Amino acid sequence: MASRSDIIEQFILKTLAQDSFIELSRNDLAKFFACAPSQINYVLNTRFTVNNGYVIESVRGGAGFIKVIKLTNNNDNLQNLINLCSQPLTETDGWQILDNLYSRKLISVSENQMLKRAISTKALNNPLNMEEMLRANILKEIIIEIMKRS
Amino acid sequence: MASRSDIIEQFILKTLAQDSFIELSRNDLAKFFACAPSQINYVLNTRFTVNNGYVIESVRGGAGFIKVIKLTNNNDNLQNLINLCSQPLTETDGWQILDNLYSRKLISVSENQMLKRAISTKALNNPLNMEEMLRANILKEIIIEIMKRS
DNA sequence: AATGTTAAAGGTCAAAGAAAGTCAAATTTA
DNA sequence: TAAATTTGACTTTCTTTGACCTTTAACATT
Repeated sequence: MASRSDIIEQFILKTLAQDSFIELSRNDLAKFFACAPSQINYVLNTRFTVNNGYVIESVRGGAGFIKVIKLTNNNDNLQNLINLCSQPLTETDGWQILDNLYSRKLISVSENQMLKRAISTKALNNPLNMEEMLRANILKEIIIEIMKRS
Repeated sequence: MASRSDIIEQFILKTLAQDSFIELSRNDLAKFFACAPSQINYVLNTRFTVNNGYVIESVRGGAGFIKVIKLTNNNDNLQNLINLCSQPLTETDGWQILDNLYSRKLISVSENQMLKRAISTKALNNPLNMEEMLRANILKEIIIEIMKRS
């Protein structure tokens, strides 16, 4: 049950697996996946963000293209991620950063899942400034994740 | 006499008997049982709770679904810890729970360290109810912990 | 060679569509 | 009558589509 956007994402990830960047033709990709060209933008904007560890560059006009660049540990480092964390982050932002850490093999699958729960809206959504209740909620989510392990 | 909710519960339990999780379409299930879609939520909320050993995850929009996950690692000890987390916990309380999980080999040393930072007073101490800033702070602590790794 | 024109890219944004979530009123059951 | 169930109106999130906008290389004209 994957949406077309999911499939396009997988395609790009697979193509990108080998190299640190790829150049694609938006129109060709759209034709290949039988979708509107703007859906390619949608996929890039929602799944290949800086938080996720990617940068998009593009050139318009004849012979134009879209370049998807993977931010690796070489041209980027954890300090950048730390800096991202100096501003408010939505749940999606936070989860993307965790996915980013996972794709760099800095955290494991289960750590990723656990930490996603730890910073989920569910864990943090509290009426007032109740540090201790927040802590309890976060721990609860972490334990639930542990209980999912077989 | 079994209510329709009971029957839906049985259906899910039966489907779940084989695997540790299932993904279902709320709309399809509702059609199948000739009920309002929200009744599916009712069944899940009343019968597939954490205390009963289940977690629900879901995705909205096109290609959306509801995932029912069996908590395979479900025992009295963990349920007790979960229950402890229904009340406010000091930093010391929280760290003790993490140490507890570590002593039972449920989390690794580095996970323990990372999570202690995640729920530290430093990470959670914030003036107002700012979910996103809290999330950023927690992530920052987690990344700092990762940066300590050699 | 410089300049104007055009077709071929890609970009933006908002509306429509496709799920699932929430909540409270109405109803049924024990 | 109190609790459990059922229903449906309204909301939120994610995806898909299409109309309209901007940029640029290639080509034509002078």
